[in-house]
Amino acid sequence: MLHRTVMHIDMNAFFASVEQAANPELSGKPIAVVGGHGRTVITTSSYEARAKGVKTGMAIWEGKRACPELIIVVGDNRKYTYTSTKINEIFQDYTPDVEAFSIDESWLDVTHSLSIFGSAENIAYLIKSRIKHLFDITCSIGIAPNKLLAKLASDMHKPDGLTIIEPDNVSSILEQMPINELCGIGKKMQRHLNMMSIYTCGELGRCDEARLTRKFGIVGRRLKEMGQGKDTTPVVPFGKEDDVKSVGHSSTLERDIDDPAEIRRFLLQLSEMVGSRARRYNVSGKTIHLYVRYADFFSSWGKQTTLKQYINLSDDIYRTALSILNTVELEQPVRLLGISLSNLKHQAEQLPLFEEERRKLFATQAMDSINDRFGSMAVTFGSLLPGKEKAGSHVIPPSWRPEGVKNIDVK
DNA sequence: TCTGGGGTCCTAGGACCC
DNA sequence: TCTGGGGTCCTAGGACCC
Repeated sequence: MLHRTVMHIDMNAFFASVEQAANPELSGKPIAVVGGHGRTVITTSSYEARAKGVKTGMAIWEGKRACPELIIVVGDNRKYTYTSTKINEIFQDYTPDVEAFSIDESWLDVTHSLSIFGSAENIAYLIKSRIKHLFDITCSIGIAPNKLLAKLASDMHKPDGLTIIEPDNVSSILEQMPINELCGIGKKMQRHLNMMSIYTCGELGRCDEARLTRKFGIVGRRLKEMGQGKDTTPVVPFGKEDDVKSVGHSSTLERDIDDPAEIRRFLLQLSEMVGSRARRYNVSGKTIHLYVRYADFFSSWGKQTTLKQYINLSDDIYRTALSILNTVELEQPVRLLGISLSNLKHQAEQLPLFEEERRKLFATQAMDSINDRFGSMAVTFGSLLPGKEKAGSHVIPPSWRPEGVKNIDVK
């Protein structure tokens, strides 16, 4: 069989680029996009800011220390989701096989489009120019025989790069490539491999498989393949992905709290966010996981419980999370609380038998639809109103997918 | 006056059933 | 009564990605 041609497209400094395109006063300047107020970190910074040493994950004050003229911009989800959706629509003009890896990265399998558009390189230039023209954003594109290598390639030239890895060049490119450049090899794995005197992909690819499986188990074999640039995972197009497996929300409080009533109020708020999203996805779950991080940042715990029945009503989630919390003696004030719902199943849409249950469901649906239109916490339970804390996450998580991408999705 | 949030996958050990 | 093994479900925790 002929080899595949896979493209990986990575929007450069996506959130920051969108903000700069939307506001000319920001263009050419060092800016950092942050997720709301309070205790937050830099989500993305412009290339001007990166040149001064500003990095993703820095606290605002750290960013300002590195670059005093840094402009802080509070992120606006809707701008990014809108732009990302439009960009993914552009990709669809060149192949139906488009997989969104995150809000700013997609893979395209263009194997069957080459005869129509001439070459992958040509498709890349067309895509680049359309995105630049419509949104004033640049992207880096990698073209290779598989997803692993395409992603590696898109990382090789930034910003606005185009890198092609031909099948014949794979081994020469990988020979000196540090292993941590591969998607899937993080800090810990790198350290383990380094201790085995493996530093480059070339070395990893030549390593004795048994030696790798002894150390890493089932992952060992995959590691060797990665070192050789082998990857057979398909580009999974929109609508064909696996169902979502968990729905969760967590949030760092604006200040550490130890008042039980405040903690409960926050828990209710999180339950409402998890529940409303689960209901929009039309899933319910029977495992509830509660996560607590203490004031010292380093100590934390998580506890989960599995129920006999599936739930997705905020109130049920809240009660379950609270019962978990009640089994624990808190050791410190709380910095972060999180709830997630897993063990999910699709919920058949059916009306409850009893009037009271039906009313509860209708009220819930009405609230969901308002939240959908006006933002996640526009309407909520009365007991939340006196609270000062806000649990709303202001920045779209990277796991976000364009509209209609997941099997389970809104509408 | 530090250090976000949303996911997936994998492993290990224990309970329980056949 | 004693023995082993497989399978499934559960909890807890870690690594990785954006």
